[in-house]
This record gives sequence, structure tokens and C-alpha cells, in this order.
Amino acid sequence: MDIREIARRAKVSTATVSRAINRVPTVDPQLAKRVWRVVDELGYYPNTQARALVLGRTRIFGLIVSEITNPFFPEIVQTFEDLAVENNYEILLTSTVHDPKRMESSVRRMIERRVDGVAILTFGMEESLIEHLRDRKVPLVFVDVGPDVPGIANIRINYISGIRQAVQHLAAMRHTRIAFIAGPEHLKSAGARREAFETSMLEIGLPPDLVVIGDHRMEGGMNALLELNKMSARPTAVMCSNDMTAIGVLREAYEQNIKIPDDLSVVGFDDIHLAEFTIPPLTTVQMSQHGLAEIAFNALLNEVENSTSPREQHSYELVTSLVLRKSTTLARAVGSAIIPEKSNRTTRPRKAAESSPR
Amino acid sequence: MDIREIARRAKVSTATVSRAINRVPTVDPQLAKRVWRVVDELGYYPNTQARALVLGRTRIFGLIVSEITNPFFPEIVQTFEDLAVENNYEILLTSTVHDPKRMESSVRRMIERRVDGVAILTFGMEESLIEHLRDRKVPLVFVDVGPDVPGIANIRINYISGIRQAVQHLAAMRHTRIAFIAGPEHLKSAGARREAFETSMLEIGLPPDLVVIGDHRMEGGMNALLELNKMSARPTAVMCSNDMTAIGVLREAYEQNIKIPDDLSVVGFDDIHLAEFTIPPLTTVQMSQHGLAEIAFNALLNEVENSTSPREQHSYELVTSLVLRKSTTLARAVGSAIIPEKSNRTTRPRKAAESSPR
DNA sequence: ATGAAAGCGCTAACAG
DNA sequence: CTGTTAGCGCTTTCAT
Repeated sequence: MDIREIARRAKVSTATVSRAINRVPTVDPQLAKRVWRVVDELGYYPNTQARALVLGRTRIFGLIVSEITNPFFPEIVQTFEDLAVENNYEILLTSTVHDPKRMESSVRRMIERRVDGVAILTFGMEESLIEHLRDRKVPLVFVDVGPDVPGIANIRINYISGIRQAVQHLAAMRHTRIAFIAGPEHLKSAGARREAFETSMLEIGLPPDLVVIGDHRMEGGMNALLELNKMSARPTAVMCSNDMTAIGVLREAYEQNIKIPDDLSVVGFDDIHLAEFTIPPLTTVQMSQHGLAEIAFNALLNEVENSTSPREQHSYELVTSLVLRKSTTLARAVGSAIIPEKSNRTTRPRKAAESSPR
Repeated sequence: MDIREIARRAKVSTATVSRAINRVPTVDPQLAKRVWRVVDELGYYPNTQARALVLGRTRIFGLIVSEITNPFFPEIVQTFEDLAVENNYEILLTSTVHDPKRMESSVRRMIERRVDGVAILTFGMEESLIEHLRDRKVPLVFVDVGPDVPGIANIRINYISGIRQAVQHLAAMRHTRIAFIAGPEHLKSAGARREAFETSMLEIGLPPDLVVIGDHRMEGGMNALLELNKMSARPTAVMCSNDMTAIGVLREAYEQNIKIPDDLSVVGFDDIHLAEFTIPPLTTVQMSQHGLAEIAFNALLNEVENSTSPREQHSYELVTSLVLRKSTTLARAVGSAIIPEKSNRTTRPRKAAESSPR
């Protein structure tokens, strides 16, 4: 069943069918109605490939993510998909799984299918591949790309806004030995988080010297806590470069019978869905996945629909901010009674025995 | 840049270019090499839309899921995508978010883009919409659809295999009051799980009478535990219709200071990624998402590539099985010393006070 | 306002 | 073995 069949049955030309379907206003309402009746009767849907071929636009956006199973991404994909439906776009989703081969195939698939734009929401990407897309003048939107390349929309993450809040929240709770579990050293985004932590600490006159390296996975957080425990002056609070790291800390703390938050306050970063479900619920810096996806999609849409002044430099910003849950509390009183015992509210009454040295 | 441009530069016809690119063996190696050189030089990629138009096959598979943010689905999507890359297919991913409107648009999008097949891996779908796909003779693969309709591949989940293991595991640990937190009543898959539980209990002479209804979300699990606590004969173990429910139980137990597994053994269902990260790690019945996606993809591929005897009835099965983690343990000794106190190993030594009635 | 016809980029039948 | 050409289903001039 094709447009000709509809034309035949409605006793009009294919041109009229096309016009009717695309709601061209000049077509006679009578004819339009006749066409639509047939269309509905037969359940006809135009062939998108054919349409794309002649229009030169596919109404497909590429979305490249690191890996769908990373809890950071599902909400991004969902939001992107919601917006796609709304705007009659399709998504070509690929994940790089941190594999250069897959990155390459991702880009190749985008080009083969002639996507109208690509959002690269991955943390870490072979720069050379991006050239292929740029060469073909495919509108691109990036997150956190360092250099400001013209013709590419850029989403800058404001890391410090949320991280500063977290540091000050902790400081206000009398924490002074605040540690940081960093992410993989090669990741730009991880570096930016660490820098934001250091800056925030220095701003309030605290030395940012308790830093250990994690890997943005649970295991890294578990190991990091072990390291932190070996220190002579153990931290009373720890900030993590992402939520999975914090979850690792929670898990290892459980194994070691360290009470969170009473013995150690922990703060995550990202605010993935899971953060709400941990025990205790994780206080974390939110980097809205919904917001990120929304900005990315609209940037692309804007680039394509209002192909305004070509190669204009667009830049967007996503702020981060602290969300308080239950994994942070007041620092334990150091020495004598700077903080009265009773102000340190916990669910169970403290037993005397717990105060004695072990 | 198109096939003609390549043809011109390689001084051959477009037909030869096409043949070379598609590795038709009869083409002269000399010419083929000449073509490939130009192709590589210019970075030419064939236009997939044009190809699809003439071939009548798009090499796109539709994948309909309930919601990407549901922890059950990311791994399915990832596996599907891995297989797609391997086989040069693309995925058109849509999520219904339990919204009839979205289900409809999902199906419409599949048809418009002329997908070669659709995997419907959603739990709950408007039957009428499926007709649209069937009418167009799109190969379909389903999970858990009740009636055996011809021309549709079917993945049957073997619920009882894993659930029986779980029940017997619990019974072997001396549990006799085993509760079940069911899923939403309208979900076929939830009903099947509940039935499997009841069957498994009856098999070993235990009454499956401690059943409360959940909603397959964390909140449902939390409420269910509250209800269970109100019972006169409280269960010592609880099985959940899915992992999110179990996570809700864990969370509520933490609030109520009920120790898992010492006070209550908990078993989940699904084995989502998250189950490994809970505190304590969740013992659960695995329903391999990887396996499910793999079966679904191959079923589709098989249907399309070896379009064998048309409308043959294919059926596949996915077994479930118990994976032991840390959320289950021996039932507390009832009354006197059936089980000697020391055999009930816990991390901390039991304090005498805890044995006295409260 | 409507229709005839060209053409989007590719593949496959057919001829040579 | 290679080239010429029709046509996949649609949109859009260009006439009428």
C-alpha cells in the first residue's frame, strides 16, 4: 500500500494526497477530507525512508552515551525519547561501552543513517571521530568538551555550584577533616569535580589534602574507604566523585560496622535514581539528568529547525546543587563538650558503653 | 556525495560501485580495489534510506519496553544493541511508560519507519495495537503472552524453576511462615509468579496463605512489610514478586530496626543489577535480562533472515534460578533449643538482653 | 487549486 | 564481467 493506492481510491493525484497529508493549507477541504477518509480506512502510513530521501532530512537524532547500564544514563535516554516523540523525531541510540571500536561504529552508524544531529553525552570520546561528524556538518551537541570549537553546541556543567554547597554543608556540621574520593584520572569530568572540591575547601580555609583515587564504580569506593581508614587523622566526612563510589563506601562501611552517618558523613555526586534507595538515602550533588537531556535535545532541535546564522556559537549551562538526604550529620564532638551530647540526635538513644574507648 | 560521484571518480558505472560495496563476488578485483580506494578517500557511506527503499528492508528492529528507567530494562537494551551492532541492524527504541497513548505512538513509529521486526518486551500492552503490527505481517516476538497465536514468536518464562528453588531454600533453613508480596493484580507476569509461589509452597506441604499485594515498586514493598508486621503469626521469611519490592522491604526494615536477614529473610525476583548493591546484597531469583534480550533478538533475526516455512510457530523458554546472596539465613529457633544458639552465626556476638521478651 | 512528471540515492534486471 | 536503466515511495516544481 502506497501513496498511489490512496490517490487511486480517493480519485485524486498523488500530489494532492501528499499535500493533504502534510496539511498544506491550499488544498480544497473537500478533497482533503476524501483523502483522509481513505487514509484512515486503509491505515496508511507514509514511508519515512522515501520521505527522508527526497527531503534530505531524516528526523532522526543520534544519541551517543557511554553505557546504558550505567545508572546515570537511563533517565537521559528516557527524557530524550520523550522529547523525540513530542517533536516527531526518532532516536538512534548507541553506547560506546568505553570501547574505541564501538565509538567508531557509533559514528559510522550515525552517518549511514543520515541523522539530523547528534548529542554526544558520553564522558570520554575519541576526538578524531568527532571530526567525521564535523566534516559532514552534522549539528553536534557536547557536554563538557574543553575547547570552544565553533559550530558545536556545548553544555557546560557548573560543578562548583553544587560542590561548594556540599562542602559548606559539611563544614557547617563541624566537619573539618573532609576527604574526597576522586574519579578516574583521565576523565575530564572527574578532574573538574576534584578541582571544584579543592577550590571549595580552600575558600573556607580547609586543606583539601585527604584525596584518594577511585574509579567511579562501587569497587573503587569500597577500596577508597579502606585507604581512608588507614590514615592517622581519619576523615569524619567524605565526598565522592560520583554516586556509585558513594554506594561503595556505604557498602564497605556496612561490612566494617561503621555507622553512616554517625561515624562518617558521605556525600555523592550525580543524584542517580538509586541514590534515593540506598541505606541510608544518599545526600548528593544533583546533576539533573533530565535537565541535561532536555538542554541537549533542544540545542539540537534549535540548530536544525532555525538554521539561523550558520555556525553560530551556542553555549549552555547546567547548574548542580546539593540535595539533602540522610547520609550526613553533625561531626562527633572532638575532645570535651563543644557540642552537647543531646544535640547529636540519633534514632536510638546512645548507650554509655559506646563512648568508652575500644 | 553519492554513488554517482564515486562511479565518476573510479571511472566505472554506479552498478559496479554498488556491487563492489556489497561485495558481490563476480566483480573484477582490479575494479573493486579502485572503487574502494575512492570510497575510503572520500569517506563515502551509502545512504541507508535509499537502500532501504529499493530493498524493502530497513535493517531496523523495533524494541518496545515499559520504561527505560525501570532497572529491569537497561541491560536488555544494552544486549539488544550489542547484537544489533554485530548484525548490522539498528534499533528503534520506544518506551510505553504505561501510557496507552505512548503505546499507540510506539506502534505507529514502528510502522512508519518500516521496521523489519518488533520485540515487545513490555509487561502489559494493549492487545489491539498488536493487531496493527500483525496486519502488516511484521515479525513479532513477545514475552509471556498467554494465547499461542500463530506467526508470533513467544518467549515463555519458566517462573517455577527459580521460585521453587527459593521456597525450598527457605524451607531448608527452617522457615515455615513464608510470606509473599505479590505484584499488581492486572499484570500477567505478576500473577504467574504468585502462582508459582503457591504451587511451590503446596508441594512441600506449607500453606501459601501469607500473601499481601504490592505494586512492583519500592513503596509497595515498604507498605507490605508494615502489613506483614501487623499479623499475629509474623512471617520469618518473605519472597517478593520483584526486586524493587524487596528493596522496599529492606528500606522499611532499616527504618523499623528489623535486621535483615537475622530477623527476616528476604528474597527478590528479577536479579536486576541493583540487587548486588543493596545492604545486605539481595538473594533473588534470576530472570536473565541478557538471556531474554538475546532470545528475543535471535528470534527476530531468524524470522527475517531465514524466512523459512512462513508462519511457523516458534516458541522459546527462559528458565529462572535462584542466586544466593546475603539476605536470607536460618530461621530463628522457635521456643527452646531446637537449633543450638551457637549455630546461628551472626557477625556480632548476641547480647543476652536481646533474648528476653520486650 | 490540482495534476504530470522529475528526481532524491540506491539496487537489480537485462543487455551487451 | 560491466554498463544502462527502471523503479523503490515520496515531495515539489511547473503547467494548467
